[in-house]
Amino acid sequence: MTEWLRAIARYKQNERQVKAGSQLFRPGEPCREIFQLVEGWAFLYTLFRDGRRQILSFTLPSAVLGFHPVQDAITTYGVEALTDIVVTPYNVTASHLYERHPEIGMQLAWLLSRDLRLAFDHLASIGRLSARERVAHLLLELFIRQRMRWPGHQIEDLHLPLTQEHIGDATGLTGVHVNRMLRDLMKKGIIQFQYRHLRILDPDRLVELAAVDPYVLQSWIEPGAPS
Amino acid sequence: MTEWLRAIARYKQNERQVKAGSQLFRPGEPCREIFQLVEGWAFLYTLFRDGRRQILSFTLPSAVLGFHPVQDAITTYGVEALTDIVVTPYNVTASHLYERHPEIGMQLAWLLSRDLRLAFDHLASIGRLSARERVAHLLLELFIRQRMRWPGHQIEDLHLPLTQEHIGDATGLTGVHVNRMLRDLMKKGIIQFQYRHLRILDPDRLVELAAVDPYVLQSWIEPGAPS
DNA sequence: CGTATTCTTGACCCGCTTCAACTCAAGTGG
DNA sequence: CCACTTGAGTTGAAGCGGGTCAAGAATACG
Repeated sequence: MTEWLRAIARYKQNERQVKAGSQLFRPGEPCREIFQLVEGWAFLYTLFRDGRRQILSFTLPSAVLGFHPVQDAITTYGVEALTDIVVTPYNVTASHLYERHPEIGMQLAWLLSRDLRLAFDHLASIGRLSARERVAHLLLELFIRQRMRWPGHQIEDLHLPLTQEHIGDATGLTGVHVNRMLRDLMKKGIIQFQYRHLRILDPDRLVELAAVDPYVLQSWIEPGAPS
Repeated sequence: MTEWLRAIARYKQNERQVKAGSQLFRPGEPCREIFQLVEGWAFLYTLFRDGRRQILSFTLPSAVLGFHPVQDAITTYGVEALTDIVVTPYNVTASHLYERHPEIGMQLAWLLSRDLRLAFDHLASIGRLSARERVAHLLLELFIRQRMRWPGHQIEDLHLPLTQEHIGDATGLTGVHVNRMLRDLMKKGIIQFQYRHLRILDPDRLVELAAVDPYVLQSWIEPGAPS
């Protein structure tokens, strides 16, 4: 992993900073660069003509953003910074990076297959779960993914830089209804979510309510990067 | 592409056949092999404890199935054959295939990024579109992807081996409601779908109804494999 | 402080689900 | 050749989950 990062570093141009609420790129723009998220939270989204928005995924540091194999392909989604973020842009095709470092192709495949698995979980959640289950599912997923970044460190307390509108756009619900579901989860003593601060009070019941199968849960817990 | 296929061929074990309706693998099973679909239609799905099913994607020949970077990882989804299918299993990690053929990592990344883009489209459709739009979206996607396999050949007539139940499980609807939407699309003279045979009568209105943006449509039309 | 987001809650409404009955086509075995 | 079965498609009636609209409270921000 560190060797790979060093190889990348030789090719990477200067780091770039994007402020919270700004776009790294917008849907429909041509995309020449690939970015790796170094610091902060971002999310991928698509827009429909009438303004409807769907959040596709939330990304944590180490995620690869904007990989499109076809040169100058049009992006079908955008990336917005949730917090102030730092990204490193680099260019795979032009530099022939992978010819000198053949393992990079596999590393990329690794990261993409991880994103794909998360997208599938998200898909199943939106397609077949009730509003309450979807909200529980998303909170649980974000909580576990975030906690994985500090293994051994048992935080059941987490800063989530999301509005209820974000949660709605991610789960296919309205912000109003997300509010009702959150209040319900809080009233039941399962979570606490105030001032963008999430605390899991009753993990077992949350897992139960989120209708996640044990092996799906396991897949979130797997390491975040190849050895 | 052909060179890559030949390289794979050297490592591939014997082809395997799976009958329509049978499982290539089930959710929750450990997965040692990767499959490439050679012939036929299949679909990926997840199950919930209470029997709810969500279809994650439909796969056409050349798709890679079951890529899990972690050795012996548990699959979180299953693959079922829609028609009789032929697959070639091979084992990436054990054979060190990619060390001798470094381009394979990139090819895999290419295929995965394509699957990811499709999953994102699907996600947005389920999360934010109405029942009518979702059904139109799915039919349009399958139609275009299928037609891409015979470039130049203008078929507006296609064998779709799906029940209305399948369409429901893919779009997050019930089979009953899918029926109502299909009847509606037929009554409007936009499509014809009988005896598992789909014909697009009015492509423009279908695109309009499916609420697909032009650049998303473009992304479906891009070639199905790297040069 | 005043202004702009975000959150919160209630009332009403509609799209989709549920349940159920019936049709239709394709087997299957007597 | 025809009863019997089985799975898919079709349609109607009723109920409910989540959307929509709207107004007010709380919090963040300049």
